[in-house]
Parts: sequence; C-alpha cells; structure tokens
Amino acid sequence: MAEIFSLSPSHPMPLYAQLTRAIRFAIATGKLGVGEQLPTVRQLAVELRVNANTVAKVYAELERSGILETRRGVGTFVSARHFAAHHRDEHEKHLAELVDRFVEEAGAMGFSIDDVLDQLQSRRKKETKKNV
Amino acid sequence: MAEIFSLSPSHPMPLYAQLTRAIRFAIATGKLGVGEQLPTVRQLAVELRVNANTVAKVYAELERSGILETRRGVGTFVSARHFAAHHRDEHEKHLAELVDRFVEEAGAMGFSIDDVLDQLQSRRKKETKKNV
DNA sequence: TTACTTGTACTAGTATCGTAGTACAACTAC
DNA sequence: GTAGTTGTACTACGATACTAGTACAAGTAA
Repeated sequence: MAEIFSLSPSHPMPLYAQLTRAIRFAIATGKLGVGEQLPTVRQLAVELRVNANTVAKVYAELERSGILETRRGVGTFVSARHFAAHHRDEHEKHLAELVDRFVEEAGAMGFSIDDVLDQLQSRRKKETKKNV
Repeated sequence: MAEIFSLSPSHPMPLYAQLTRAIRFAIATGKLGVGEQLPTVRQLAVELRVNANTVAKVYAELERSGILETRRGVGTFVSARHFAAHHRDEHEKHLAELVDRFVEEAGAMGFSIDDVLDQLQSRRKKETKKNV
C-alpha cells in the first residue's frame, strides 16, 4: 500500500463519506485486491490527518456492507465473500435502489425515464469514444 | 386550489425539501398550471401545520430557480418565463448535472454506465407495460 | 391616508451530524 | 504470563441544518 487515499477537508462532502467512496472505488477498480490488507485505523488516520475514529467508522460501515473484514489485533482486509456469487443479488439490489432514487428525483424535476435514458446513452457514446 | 400538498414530519426528509419537491412535481405534472396562484405563505403554513417562514423559504428558493414569481401584497404564482424556450437549455443542464452525480455515485459502487442503462431500460419496459 | 393583505429579515432554540479525545477490549507474538 | 499490536465504545465539543417566533417592509384597495 504505497499510494494513499486523498481527502479534502474543505470539500462539503464529509470526510468519512469521502473515504468510504475512495475505498469502494479502489476496490471496484481493482486498485485494492481481494484479501489485501488496508492500513490500520491509526496509520491511515495519521496519514489523512484525521481522527482514528473517523477511519474506524468507515471500516465498520464497509464491514457491515460485507466489503471489508476486520480482525482485532491483526488488521482490516478486503473481503473475499463480497465477490462470492450469493452477494451478486444484493449488489444488484443496491443498484436498483440507487436507480429508484434517481428516477424519483428526475421525475420531480419533470423528466421522464426516456429523457434520462437519452442523456445516459449520449454519455456512454462519449465514454467509449474516449477509451478507444 | 382545493387539494393540498401533504407533508410527513416524521419522515427523515426535512419539511422544506418535501414541500419543494411536492410543488415542483405538481408543476411538472400539470397539476399546477402556468400563471396559477399558490396559497399564501400563511395559508399554506396553517394548513401544513408549519411555520410561515418554512413555506416562505421554499417559495423564495423556487423563485430563484425561476419556477415561481412572487409579488408582495398579491401572492405567489407559477412563472410563465420558466416554460419559455430560452429556459429549456438550463433545464437540460440540470438533467445533465443530475446524471453526473448519478453516474459518479454508481461508479463508486462499481457499476458502469452500461449496468445503469440496463436497469433503466428494464424499468422503462415495466412502466410502459403498466400504462398500456 | 389608512387598513389590510402579501412576502421578508432577523433572531433564537433545538436537533442532528461530523469529528475528535480518551479509555477500553480483543488478539498476536514473544 | 507480559508487551505491543489491532479495532471499538463512550463521551463531548463544534458546526451546521431545520424550524419557529417576532417584527418589519412592500404592495393593494378602500
């Protein structure tokens, strides 16, 4: 673990949320592999100039989500269970919930699902273009 | 204006947000027509059992968004400008911003735009099915 | 002008959130 | 066992968010 997550205290998003997001993203993109150990709460707290409890809360939350596994006296690790097949359903459910919120919000602004689909599709085209 | 917006104080979403959403939705779905007058801040405050200032804040915010127009001593009305052509761009921009946030959030959970598109498309099918 | 309506500014109280400090508990290694 | 590591529980402080109370300002109508 040479690289470190970066937080901006001035950003409106709270530190714990920034860190949660950073860790989730690191795992989702493979920067953090299955079984890999994360820095200890104190280590990371010092490096991010943050209280140890803030890091601990994040680790605990991610453990409840099944993404991390913590062992006292040892450390915190990227969970293997999370990537097991029986967790796929739950993952899908989370996406469904996210989409729910999104559709509702867009609806309150007067947009239909089709409007949203158009936006997303044009965005996808740009993305794939960039990555070619 | 016979029907009234409904708020639930026990809901985690703050009252002002609930009201904002309700009004936006009413306008977006045509329940509130262009030029139509909304209840006065005091009237609505009494009916919703809420402080007048809470309603006023919502009206003020929606006015800043160009959705409402207020005239002292007269009342608050659904703005006509909002539906003028030159506001379409801004509306589109809001959708784009919403989609931005959404894609980012989904990305942090490890979902690609394609995953999201799949979800939305299957949802659209269900919607159209229901409405037939 | 005067009475009455409307929205608004200012202030304050309460609750909640985010973070930090400190002390504690579980575990490992020797 | 003891020392040293790890995560955790409890508490408290500061900041912010939300709502309400009160007094005010701008406009209308007679």
